[in-house]
Amino acid sequence: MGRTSNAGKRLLEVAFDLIHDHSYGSVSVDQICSRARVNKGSFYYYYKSKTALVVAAYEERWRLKEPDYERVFALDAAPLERLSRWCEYVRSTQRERFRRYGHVCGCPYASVGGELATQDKKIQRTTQNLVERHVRYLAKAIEDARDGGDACVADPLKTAELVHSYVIGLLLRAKIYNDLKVLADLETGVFALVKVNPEKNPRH
Amino acid sequence: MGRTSNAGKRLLEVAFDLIHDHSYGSVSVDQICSRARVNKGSFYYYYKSKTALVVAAYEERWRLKEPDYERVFALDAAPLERLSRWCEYVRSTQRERFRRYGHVCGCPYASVGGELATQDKKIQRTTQNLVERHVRYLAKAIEDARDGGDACVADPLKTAELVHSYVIGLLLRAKIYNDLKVLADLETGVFALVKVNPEKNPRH
DNA sequence: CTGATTTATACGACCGGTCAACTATTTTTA
DNA sequence: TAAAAATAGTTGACCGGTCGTATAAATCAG
Repeated sequence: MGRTSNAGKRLLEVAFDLIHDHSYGSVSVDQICSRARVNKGSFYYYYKSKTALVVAAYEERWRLKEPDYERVFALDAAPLERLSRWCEYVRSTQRERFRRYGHVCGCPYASVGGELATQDKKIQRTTQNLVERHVRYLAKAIEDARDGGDACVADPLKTAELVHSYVIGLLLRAKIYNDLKVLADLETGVFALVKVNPEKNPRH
Repeated sequence: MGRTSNAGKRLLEVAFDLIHDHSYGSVSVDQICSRARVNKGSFYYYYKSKTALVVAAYEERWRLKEPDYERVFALDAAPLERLSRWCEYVRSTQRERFRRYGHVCGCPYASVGGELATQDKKIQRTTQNLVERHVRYLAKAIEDARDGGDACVADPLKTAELVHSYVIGLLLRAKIYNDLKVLADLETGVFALVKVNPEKNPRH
C-alpha cells in the first residue's frame, strides 16, 4: 500500500487557517506548503490547484464544525434558545480567533466567497453550499419558534436568509473595524428580524 | 506649469472598476495600467503603491457618489421615504453593475474592506471612514423617523449600524449567489430592523 | 518488488516596484 | 522675442522575487 502520510490533511488545516487569517489572494501556495512542512511537489500530488485545495479545505472545515451545529441547534432546546445559543456560539468563535490571530477574522465562508465569487465558479458553488447548510439550521429553529408562537414570521426560510445576511454583514463590519464590540448587538438584531414576541425572549 | 494630463484620474476610475468587478488580489498593477493606457512608470509617478491608488480610488468614488446620497436622503422627504428611496437606490445600483459587468458585484467598500482589513491598515482606515459616512445618512433618517413616531428605536445610531450590517450582508449574499433576486427583500429587512410602525409604512 | 508518497529542482510568466532618459509645455530672463 | 530654464508628464527596460505548475529521481511501506 505504499507509505502513509497526513500531508494532505495538514495542507487543509494550514490553508484554512492562513486564508481565514489573511485572504485568499494574499496567501501563496509556498506559504501554505512551508507552514505545513510539505514540499510544493507534494502539494500538487494531493491537489491539482490552489483553488482545489481551498474547496477541499473549506468543505473539511464544515465537516469538522457540523457537530457543533448539531449541538447548538439540538431539538431538545426551545427554538429561541437555539437561536440564542447560536448567537453566543458565533461570538465565542470570533473571540477565540481574535485571541489566536490577533484580529477579528469574520465569517470564513463569506470572506472567501465574497473575495472569489466573481473569480472562480468552483469556490462560488462551494460557498453557496456552505451558506445553505447554515441557513437550514436557522430555518428549522425559526420555523419551530413560529409554530410555538414565539416568533411572528410568514416564511421561515426567507427569514433565515434574512438573519444570515445580517449576521455575515455584522461579522464583516466587525472585521473592518477589527472590533469584537461590534458583535455585542448580534442577538438583538437577530431577534428583531425574527420578530420575537417580547415576553418570550429567553433573555427576558 | 509643464504639460497637463488626466492619467492620474484615469487610473482611479479603472482601478475602481476593475477591483470592484474582480477583487484587489486578482487585479494587477499591469492590468490597471494597460486598461487605463498608462505606462507603469507613470503609475508610480502618480501613486507610490498599489495600496495608495486603491485608497485614492475609493475616496474619489465616494466623492462622486455623495451627491446621490444628498439627493436620496434630502430632508424634504419623510424619513421613511428616505429609507425607502435608499433601498431602491442600492438595488438600482446593483442592477446597473450587473448589466455592465455581467455579475453581482456587491458593496465595493465592504468588499475591499473585507478582503484587506487584516492586510493593510491604510485601506482598513479608509473603508471604516467610508462606512461611517454611509451610516450617518442612515442614522439621521432613522432619528427623524423615531422623532416623528414612525419608528420605534432606542438608539438611532446603533440602529443605523444594524441596518448597515444587514445591507452589506445582503449584498454579500447576492454576490455569492450572483443573483439580484436576493435583494428583493431588502426593504422588508430594513423596515423590520427599524421597527417601522406598520400603518406608517410608505408602501402601506 | 511494487507502487504510493516525498524530495529537489526547475520552469516561464508575472508580481509590485524602480529608474534614467526623454518629450512637451510654461515661465524666466536678456 | 527668442533662447534658456524650470516644470510636468511619459516611456519602457529592468529588478529581485514569487506565482502556479511540472517532473524526474529518491524513498519506503506492504
